Amino acid sequence: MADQRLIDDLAVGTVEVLPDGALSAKLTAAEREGRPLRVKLGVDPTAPDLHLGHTVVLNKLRQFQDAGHVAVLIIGDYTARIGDPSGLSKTRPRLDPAVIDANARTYQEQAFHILDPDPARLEVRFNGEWLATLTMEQLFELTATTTVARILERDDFEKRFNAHQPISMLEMLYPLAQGYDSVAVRSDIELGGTEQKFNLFMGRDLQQYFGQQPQAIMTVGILPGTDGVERMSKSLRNYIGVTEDPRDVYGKVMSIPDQVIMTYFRLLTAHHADEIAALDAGLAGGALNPRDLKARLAREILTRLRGVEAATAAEEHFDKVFRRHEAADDLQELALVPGDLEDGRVFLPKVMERWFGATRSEWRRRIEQGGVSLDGEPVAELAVPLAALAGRRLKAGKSAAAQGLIKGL
RNA sequence: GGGGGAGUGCCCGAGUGGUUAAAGGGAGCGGACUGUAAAUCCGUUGGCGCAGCCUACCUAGGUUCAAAUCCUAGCUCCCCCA
Repeated sequence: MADQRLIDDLAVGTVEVLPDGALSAKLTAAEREGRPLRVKLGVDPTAPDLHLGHTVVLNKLRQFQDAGHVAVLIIGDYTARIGDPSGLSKTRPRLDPAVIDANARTYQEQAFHILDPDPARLEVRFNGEWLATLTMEQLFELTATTTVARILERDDFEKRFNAHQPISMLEMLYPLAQGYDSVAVRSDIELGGTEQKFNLFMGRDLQQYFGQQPQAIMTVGILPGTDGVERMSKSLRNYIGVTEDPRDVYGKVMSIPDQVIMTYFRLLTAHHADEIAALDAGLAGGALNPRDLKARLAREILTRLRGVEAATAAEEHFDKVFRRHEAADDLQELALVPGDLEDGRVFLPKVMERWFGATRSEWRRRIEQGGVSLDGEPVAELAVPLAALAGRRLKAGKSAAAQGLIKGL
């Protein structure tokens, strides 16, 4: 019999585990047969930069690895050429093969921050391996297993259909292609976001058609972005990137609204189900300070992503700069060059553009709005005497990124 | 194959010849507040050493004293019928 505690832990952060009791049955079967489960995750190499939202499902996969099972990571180099229509209101642009290839590599590098790369626990496959060689005849067979009505049941297709928006034939093949992946790798369980549910079920159908035991499916929750409302996404600019500077990761986690703290714990950390429940109760009952809990969250996320040292350093930096409002101890040096000096003054917008990017107009605005300070005193004029700059700490806005120690000539 | 509609700033979206760097909303940025936030309030959001100048409403031409608004061609997208 499968360990109930493990089942509970694996269920944390999931939205659905289907069919009922399937997870337990799969674990029990694996134990009986003395083999690890093959847990599939398919990813399309469309987003070269991973953010925490992408890592939710990777964390879940890692949990299976830690429990002794095999993660089968499928890089959808071929399906990316179709463009997954899931959750989108319009057709996704198809990608160039060269771009897909580059993205796939970047994806793997970043995914290994979270997955255990041990070959005994991880199998990486490209689905072009079996999709590229399908014959027309095989494609006919595949398409004959389902119906147009069935495909149109999909929520996003249905919406688009009803709204008279286009749905290409190609897109309709997507669920079949992804489902066939499950057949090709003989998966026991497939993970995915909730928007993947339809595709995941298609895997079950096809496996049954090809005489295999159908996979169990697990959908994980959607991670809200730093705004706490919308799902994390790059285009909404509410994301926390996996490869971002640890200080920024820490700061961004600290900036999430309190009400999503526990969601982050469930989706991004690897606590036992009972521990999560205890934290939740502590927070709700007021026994735990939200700020401190958030700090713990940030630390744990960073530790997993970058290791303990990076996490500790980021936390120290944050406390120093934002809690105690002190200068960071390794301020970047901001160098002035002879040409910056005119009549003994330095025109700040110009040099700040050089130091931090953005445009001179942007810096002009920020200075005029009191958003730029020298040793904590707001700068009142655009052209500042050299004597008032050299050796001072310049800081722009609340971000720690735009600050530094000005070095004189 | 036939008919119709649309392309405006980061996004959505108003604007049908002049007072439009372009209403309104979203989002961002700066400030106040704070727990680091959120919420709220105020300000701000094309570029430029800026009380001024330059570039801008898909692209290229044209009409006009004056064009996001009119004309021509092109590009892209969408809908309907078959």
